Amino acid sequence: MSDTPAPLLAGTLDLLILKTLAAGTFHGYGIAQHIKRLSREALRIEEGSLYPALSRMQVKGWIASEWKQTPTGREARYYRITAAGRKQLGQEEADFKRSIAATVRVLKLSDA
Amino acid sequence: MSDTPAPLLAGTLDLLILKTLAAGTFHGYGIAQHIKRLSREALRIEEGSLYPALSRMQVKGWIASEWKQTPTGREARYYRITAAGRKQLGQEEADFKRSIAATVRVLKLSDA
DNA sequence: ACCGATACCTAGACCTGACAGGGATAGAGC
DNA sequence: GCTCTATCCCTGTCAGGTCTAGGTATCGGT
Repeated sequence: MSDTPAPLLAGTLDLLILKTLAAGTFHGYGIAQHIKRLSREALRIEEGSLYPALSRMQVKGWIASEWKQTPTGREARYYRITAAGRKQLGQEEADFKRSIAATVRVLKLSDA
Repeated sequence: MSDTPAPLLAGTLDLLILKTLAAGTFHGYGIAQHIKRLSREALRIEEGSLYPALSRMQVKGWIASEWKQTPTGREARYYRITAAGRKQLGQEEADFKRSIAATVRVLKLSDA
């Protein structure tokens, strides 16, 4: 009963995308597949969340894109992370870790 | 430089409130103080977020409230968790743990 | 000929939390 | 007596982010 995808923690989509792109270039669909695979199907990125997010992030200068051919010969928009994106990634990753640490701490101490 | 309150992870407010009330009855202001204290000032619950959340949760039947006197003789609305609230808490806590585990996993594997 | 997977995108609804206020009382310090 | 901080409650409005639900198109396999 536990193969239902866990809901994506709101606010972590940008982080997951940046982290993925820090490891290589992907097209949108590929990013979603990659995250799904690494999380063992636990996280599913909806396309209706993904593409608006990619668009936002491009406007902010964190990522850049260009059309290229996939290995199968189809056109797809490939994204890569920028220097500003890497900086942002560092920031968000640190914030995320602090936030979950603090939250987990509250949950734990409330048990006592 | 790290005493700036970390942003609250979206979606965790209900969870934090339920967990707090599972440990005892509190009034709204007290809930905020409690979470702030347990998190060592890392999490701050804004009143403009807290009271609407309490209202929502009461409508959903997860918590109940009544006016009582504080130890200092002032009137305050005290909240307690209901049976449905405990059930909800179990669900949300499990979801939360699964989500962060999956997210952390993606972050870690992307480093390799 | 069809269907599932690949690939892109938008519109609208929805929920949540933050900001910015407003109000009132108690206690401590001057 | 006065002021300031802390305690306590609440609402309106807004921005932000995600999901649902659609639409478009190509490709490979049956």
